[in-house]
Amino acid sequence: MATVTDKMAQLETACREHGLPLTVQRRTILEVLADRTDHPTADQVWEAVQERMPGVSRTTVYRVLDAFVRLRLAVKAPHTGQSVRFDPRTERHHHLVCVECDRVLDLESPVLDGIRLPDTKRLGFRADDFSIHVRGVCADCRRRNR
Amino acid sequence: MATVTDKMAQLETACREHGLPLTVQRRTILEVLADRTDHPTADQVWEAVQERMPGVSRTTVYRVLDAFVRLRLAVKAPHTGQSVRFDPRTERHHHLVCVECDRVLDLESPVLDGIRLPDTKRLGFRADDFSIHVRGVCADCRRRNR
DNA sequence: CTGCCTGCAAACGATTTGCACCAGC
DNA sequence: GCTGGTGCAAATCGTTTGCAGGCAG
Repeated sequence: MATVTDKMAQLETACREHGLPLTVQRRTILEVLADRTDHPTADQVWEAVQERMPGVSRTTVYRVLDAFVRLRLAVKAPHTGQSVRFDPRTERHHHLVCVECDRVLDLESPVLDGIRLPDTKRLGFRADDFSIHVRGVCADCRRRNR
Repeated sequence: MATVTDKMAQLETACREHGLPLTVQRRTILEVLADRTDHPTADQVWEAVQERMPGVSRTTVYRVLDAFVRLRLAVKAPHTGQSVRFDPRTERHHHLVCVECDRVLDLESPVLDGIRLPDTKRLGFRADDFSIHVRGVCADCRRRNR
């Protein structure tokens, strides 16, 4: 699993390759995102960024997160709600999604990683990767339900 | 796979059990949704409903779709964008998601349906069901790319 | 210097809410 | 008739865009 340091190195490389400036905002936003495993929305990232660097605008956070996705430093995580969620982990992994509170937890499983997908070429679809989306109820919600 | 007729029967039963009125709007919206396999947004459902029954308000479509989810006549489908998508299929099935146009296609596979999930109890998570989310590029986008 | 980036404010798209009226049972 | 449903307009939430000035290379 990539560390925050690894991620920063990836950012430097990506910016250099694409001739893009390496701004302090991009550094800070990536530090915040790389640190989290809860698949935050752009607004949640913005809130966390405020603590380290007050004054960064929401707009910048939205734009920078979008740039991270294009540069493959992050991906948009599957969710069932109305705000886009970002995930700094670009390797294959899976998700436990709480249907009550919408929390998204990572699920590690080499067995699931190795699943062979059925052929989708007859549908004309080129499959690049996959992830498993497990629906259920998280520990906190189960406790709260009692 | 449930037919439109099956779905209507489910709606009647669900309304009776919960003591809820069976309105023409609910019938119409369910007819429209049950007919589609493209995981439409609420707005897309509203557009289609307009053709059969002009005058139904967006608000009603949003509220009714929400009710369908509570009554388990539909589910919210995993997606990576910013509008909620609805799926009339409540049985286990999987999705092919185009990263270029956001289209969502159903993927049938008894083999995938039978996958044994790893134990998530040690995380305190109660797993109820799962689906596989395949990322890639659909036939139309591949054609368009050339 | 020059181009891309940032912040601000306004626009936009998706969804929810308050309220008065209407329709199933 | 009573209860919950519907439509409308306004409010709210999440996100994007246009523009003027600022900073990295």
